[in-house]
Amino acid sequence: MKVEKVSELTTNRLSVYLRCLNELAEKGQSTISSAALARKFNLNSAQIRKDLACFGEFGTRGVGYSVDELREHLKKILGLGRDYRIGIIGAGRIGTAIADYYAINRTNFQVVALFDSDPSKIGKKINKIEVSDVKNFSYAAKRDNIEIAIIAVPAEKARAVLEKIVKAGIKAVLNVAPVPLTAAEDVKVKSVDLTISLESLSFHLSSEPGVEREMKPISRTGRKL
Amino acid sequence: MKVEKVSELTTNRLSVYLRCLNELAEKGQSTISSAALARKFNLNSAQIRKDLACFGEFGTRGVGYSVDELREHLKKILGLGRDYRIGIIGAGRIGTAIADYYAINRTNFQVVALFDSDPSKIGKKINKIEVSDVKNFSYAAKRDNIEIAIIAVPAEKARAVLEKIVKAGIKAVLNVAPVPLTAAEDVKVKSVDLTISLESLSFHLSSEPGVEREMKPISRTGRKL
DNA sequence: TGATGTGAAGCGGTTCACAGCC
DNA sequence: GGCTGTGAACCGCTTCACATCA
Repeated sequence: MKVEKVSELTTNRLSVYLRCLNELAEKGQSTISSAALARKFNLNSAQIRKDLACFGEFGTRGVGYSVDELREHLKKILGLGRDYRIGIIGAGRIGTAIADYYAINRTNFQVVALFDSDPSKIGKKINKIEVSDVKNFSYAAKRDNIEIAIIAVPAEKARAVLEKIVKAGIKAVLNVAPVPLTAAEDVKVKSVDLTISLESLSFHLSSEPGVEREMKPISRTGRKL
Repeated sequence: MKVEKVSELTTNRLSVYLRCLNELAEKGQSTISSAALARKFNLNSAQIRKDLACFGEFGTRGVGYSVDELREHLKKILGLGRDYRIGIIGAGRIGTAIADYYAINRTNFQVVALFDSDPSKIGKKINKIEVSDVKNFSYAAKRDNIEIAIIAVPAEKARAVLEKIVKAGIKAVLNVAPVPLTAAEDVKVKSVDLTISLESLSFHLSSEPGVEREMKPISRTGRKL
C-alpha cells in the first residue's frame, strides 16, 4: 500500500467508483472486479487497483472486491461518514440553483446559508434559507458551523469573496465563478468553470473539420496533424 | 512551433489567458510578458510560452506579447470568431440557470433551445425560449442549427440523452449531470461535476487534521505522509 | 484458474536552462 | 538587458506484466 500523497485525479476517480458501487449495491450485486469496474468508465484496471492501493488492500485475489465493503471504505476515505455544512455566497441564478439541487437530492452536503450583497435579495427566503448580507459572512460562518463555502458571484467579485472566506477560517472552497482562484496552502480551492468547458468545445468544433489549421506560416513545408 | 496534438490542459489554459487579456485590453495595457501572465495564475512562464508555441510565434523577444494581437490569435485558435448555438436538455434548476446565465452575459454561446420530458414544463417559456419535448430533439436540433448540447438531466437519464444527441449528429456535448459519459471518437464530451468537486473537498477536510490516516494496518511501522 | 497488488516501463506534461533575437 | 522559443531534464500518472494468493 502506498503512503505517499494521493493525487487529486485519484480522489476524483474514487468519487466515481463510489457512485457506481452505490448503484451496484442497489441492484444487489455483491462483488466486482477491477476489470469490470474499469470497463464502465473505460479506464485501465490497473488504474483502479492502484487508486485503491493508496488506502489499503480491499480486494480478494481470484474474486474481486466486495461491493458493500469497498463502498464503506470509499465513504470513509472520502470523508463521507458525516454531513458537511455549506454556505453559498451569491444568491443569483447559479447560487440558488445549487442550493435547490442540494435541498432536493440527499447527499452529504447540506446548504445551510446563503449570502449576497444585493439589498433586494437580502432577507428573502430561498428554500427556507434566508439570504444574509455577505458583510456578516465571518460571523454567520462561525455561528452556522460552515465548513465549505461555494463562490457563486460574478467573476470580478470572486477574489474579494475568497479573501472573506479565508479570513473566516474556512478551509474548503468551491468556486463556480469564471476566474481561476488560489489561496494559501492550507485552504483547498476547487474551481468549476462552464465557460472554459464550452470554449474547449468550440476549439474542437472549429479545429476538427479542417484538420489542417491556419497558422502563421513560419515553415512553408506541408505538415500533418 | 509544435504541430502535434494539442492537449486539453493547454486549451483550457488558453481560455484563461484570453480572459485575462480581455481585462488587460480594457485597462489599456498594450503588452505583457509570459512571466507577468504566469504570475497571475501561478504558472511557470515556460508553460505559457509552450502553450502558445503550439500555434505560432506570437511574441517579440525582449518585449513580450502584444495584448491585442495575442487576444485576436487566441480568439481564432479557440474558435471564438463566431457564435455557437446551444441546446440544453433538461429544463430543471441547473438547465434553466445555465440558460439564464448565457442570456444575461454576452459570450460566444447562445442558448437557442430547451428540452425536457416533463409535460408540465413543455410549452412553458424560459427567457423567451419555449421548452420543447425532448422527443423532438433530433428534428429541432437540425431546424435550430444546434452545434453544442448541454446535458442537464438527472444522472440516470443522462446516458440515454447522450445517445439522442449523438444520433442527431451533434459533435460537442457538455455534461453537467453527475455521471461520467463517453461517446464515439468524433463526438467531444466534456463533463463538469459539482459533486466530485465537493467530495474532493470533503476528502481534504477529513484528511488534513490528522495527517496520519486510519488504514488497514498492513505494515505496523510508523509512517508519515 | 482468476483476480489482486505492485515494481518497472512508458508516456505526457511541466520545468529548466539557454540559444536566439529585439 | 530582457524576453521569447525550445531541446533536454524532470516528474508524475498510466499501463504493462507478473508474482502472489484465494
